[in-house]
Order: sequence, then structure tokens, then C-alpha cells
Amino acid sequence: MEELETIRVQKLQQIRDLGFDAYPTHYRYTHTAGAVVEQYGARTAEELEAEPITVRVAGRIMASRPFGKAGFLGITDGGQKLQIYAKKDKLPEREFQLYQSLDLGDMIGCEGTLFRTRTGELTIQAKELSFLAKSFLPLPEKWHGLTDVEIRYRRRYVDLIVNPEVRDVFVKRSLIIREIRRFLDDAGYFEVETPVLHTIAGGALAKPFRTHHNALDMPLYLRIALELHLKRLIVGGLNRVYELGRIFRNEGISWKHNPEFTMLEFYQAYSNYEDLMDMTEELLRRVVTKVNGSLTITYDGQEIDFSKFTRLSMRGAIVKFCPEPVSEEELRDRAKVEGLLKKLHAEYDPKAPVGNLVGSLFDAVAEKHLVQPTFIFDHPIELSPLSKIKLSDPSLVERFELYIGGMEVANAYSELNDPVDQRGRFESQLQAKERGDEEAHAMDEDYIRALSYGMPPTAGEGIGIDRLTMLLTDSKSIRDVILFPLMRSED
RNA sequence: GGGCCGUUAGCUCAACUGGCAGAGCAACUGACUCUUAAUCAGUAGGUUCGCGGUUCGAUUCCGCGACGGCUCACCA
Repeated sequence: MEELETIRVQKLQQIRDLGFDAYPTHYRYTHTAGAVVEQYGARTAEELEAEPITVRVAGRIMASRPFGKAGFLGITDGGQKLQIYAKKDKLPEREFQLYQSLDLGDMIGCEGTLFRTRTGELTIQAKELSFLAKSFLPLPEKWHGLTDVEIRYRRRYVDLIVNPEVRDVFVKRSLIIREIRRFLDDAGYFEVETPVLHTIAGGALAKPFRTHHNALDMPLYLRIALELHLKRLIVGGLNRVYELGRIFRNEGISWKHNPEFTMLEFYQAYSNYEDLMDMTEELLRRVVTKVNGSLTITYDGQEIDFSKFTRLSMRGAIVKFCPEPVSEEELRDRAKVEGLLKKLHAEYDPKAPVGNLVGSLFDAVAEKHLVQPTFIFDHPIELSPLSKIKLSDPSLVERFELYIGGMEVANAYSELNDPVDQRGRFESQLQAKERGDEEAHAMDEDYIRALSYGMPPTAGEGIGIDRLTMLLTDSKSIRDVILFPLMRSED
């Protein structure tokens, strides 16, 4: 709305004409709004009168209720609201004129003494008003606020100004990450950073983004996982490493998929996947308690209890949840598995080996039931080209995935460290690629070379930070836990 | 990618069966020295997402397109 902008440009000129700097470089505050409330929120009107407290605060004007020669301004600073009372006879003339030229959205500073209004609200009696910055665009309406999700995601800055719960989500996200770091650092882990630009996109089964380096005239991929570099570091003797980083997958967008997302991966030498199940329970209990205050959370209307984790084999889970009766033994029979998939109208690739079909059956039948924290272990070897084989059953690998709230949150395994076996697995992935599986893993000769120098027995795990944040903030869409989710361009 | 739904003032939403495009908040002018959805009086604000069609007349009906939401498929 050009007219409104014109008016506000004129108002900024008025403010300049009063002798204020339109864009001052700084404001020295003594308190954040949060500190004022925390330190003095309990003081009574009498206490504040007996012992006057002077504070200097800054913030954005979110409400204005003028009364001629006086008026109230509601400001917010760091998500905390605070009220300022500007009175003509308590302010220098020039600053009262400034007060009268202010608009909703403007940034101001204020020095004054604390008092309680008749209705009991802690308020600053302004003795000095400073102008800090102008808002030329109007804020959304004050009752309903901004609800259009498209505008909320595209203009997250406005969303953050007017929707305080959005700020809370990202504060929690930051807490989650901080607590994870603390946990791993305390456990003797070493944080590293590995390349985002890969010549071979490996470590997961997914379609990568392609890019190109001009000077080297070389095709590159954005990483789809952190895995292979971190294991190279295990070979190099960094026995406990982790990386918290952005990864990129050129696939569909949904309530639980954003093209770029944040993954924690950690690798621990001399351990296997069972050690990581124990460690994951401990890590999540600590994070949940820290962020949430208790071990029970509510997600999408359901109670989720982190005090007990269930452990179920993948075949066991299918047997348990499949509406058609089936035994674990029958799940080794391709015809039987295929029959079940058909009966359930589940989609699957008829050319794929039986292990993939078991995986499809699991997805169709079990995943949505896994609301309480559940480890699903012993995956088919075909789905896990980087995992160590299970000694007691060579069709399976030592792997688990953790499901919470019907979402896969973590994925871990005993790392395959036999270079000969690894080469064989890559080769069978190449065959899958031949069959048309675009997500099959590529051959990585340098990774095999690294394993050939000798890698200790190692367990590794990935945890999806976005999904964990969704659970702990009761967010129904991954876009609500990513500040700037990917959107189509506006024009 | 498929299906369903949506797009009207800065924001939140109306507008019956096709008949002058409206309200609240925000904005502007004025009154008001303890309000908190302040109140009172007045003013202004529109390419109804875009293009085309049907019609005397389209926000409304039809077609195409853009963007978004939900959902299914794929993936974590």
C-alpha cells in the first residue's frame, strides 16, 4: 500500500525535523524486557514507589493507546512484552512530539522508572524516549494476526514479530541442538566438519542435487549424508566423531520432508549397534527432559512416553501389525511376501529382491503404528549396503531405526568394515541401478581404499534434527521447524 | 507427479440463485493525562491471483495458467 508508505516516509521526516537521528547506530540499554519482568515482576506498587527503579529498554512498538496528552505504548523485545507510559508533563517537549509521531512497528528506546498502573500492570514511566528505526510497512492485524501459511513461511520475519509461539519453536530447536552437543562432548566425542560438495553422493539411498565447479570444470553433488567422510575419520583414528550438518536430497516435499534438512551423525569405534540403542535412549531422555521438563510429551494429540523404549525386529513388527496372519518364517518366502503386498494394495517394485519387499511391507503395515519410541532392528541386507552382516542370519544386518510418532527419527548400524564385502555390496547396488533404481548407491573407490587401511569395529547413527524438533514442539509440518523452508519463487 | 480445496482492502474474513464489492482491525483527521481488543466522531482505501470464454451484466458459471494448503505416491 503505497499511500501508507508515503505517510510513514513523511513521518520519518517529521522525526528528523525534531532533531532525531533517523537511523542511530546504537542504543545502550540496561535491561532487556525479559530482565525487567524477571527482576521486578514481583514488586508491588508500593515497593516500586518507595524504591524507584530506573531502567533503559528497547523494543518494537506493537500496541498504541493514546489519550491526548498521554498514552501507552506496548513494546516487545526478545519476545517479551512491556508497557511504556508516555506523559506530556514527564517528558521533554521534543520527546513527547516524537511519541506523537510514532507508528506501530517502529523501534524505540526508553528510559524511565517502573510503576504499576491502576490495573496492576508493570509499566515504565517514560523520562526519555529515543527513536531507533522506522517501520514503513504495516504489521498484520492484532487479533487474528498472520495466519496465511504461505506468507508466514515467505516472510518469516513478520511471522516472528507477530506470532510468539513461532519464536518458542526455534528457541526449543536451539536448545535441542545445544543439549545434543553437550551430551556428545561429555561422552568424549569430537565435532568435525566435512565437505558439503561431494564428487560422489554417497552414504544414503537418495537422489542428490547436482552442481558444477567452474575452475575445475567438475560436476559436483550436494551431500545426501555425512556418513562416508565420518567413517574415513574413524579410519584416521578419530575414535568418536560427530557432525551436525545440513544435507540435501532432491526428492519430494511433504509434511516430513524438506529438500534441505539437518542431520546429526555420530560414529563410535569399538562399539556395535546395540551399544547405540542404549546410548540413544540416554541421549533422548536427556534432551527431552531438558527441553520439555518431563519424559512425557504430547504429539498430535497423543501422549508419547520416553521413559520406555520398545525393541522389535523388523519381521517381528510385520507379524505384530500385519492385518493378514503371517509368521516370521514365511517372511523369507518371496511369493508369500509379494502376495501380502498385493492383498494390502501396497506399491512395490516387482523386480526388487525379497529384502526390499519386506521393507515395503514394513512401511505399509507397521510404520504408522509406531507412536511410542520403538527401535526396529535387523533390516534386510538389500536395504543396507553399508551395514555389517548379522552373524546368525546372513540375510540381515546389524541395524536399527528408531520410530517415534509414526516417523523415522534415527537410523544406526554396526558399520561394515570389511573392504571386500563393501565392494561386493556396492557392486550389487550398481546392479540395482541397472534395474532402474535411481537411488541405488554409487561405487566409491576411495571409501573402499580407506576401509582397506583397516577400520576398527564401529557403530554409527544418524538422527533427524528437524523431526526430533517436530516431536518436541508438537509441530505437524517440518516447515514449522525450519526458519526458511523451500518455496517456489514468488514471481 | 495424482486427487481435493483455496486465492476478495495492509491483515482476518463476508458478499444468497449471475445484478451498485462490504465489515472488523490497521491507516488518516479530530476529542481525550491509568489504557491494555481503550473509547467516541468523521475520512480514505480494491486490476476480487492472471489470461481467455459464456452473458445485457461475472467475485460468482466455463476453460487454461500461476501460487499455496491438505492428501496419496516416493524418500529421512
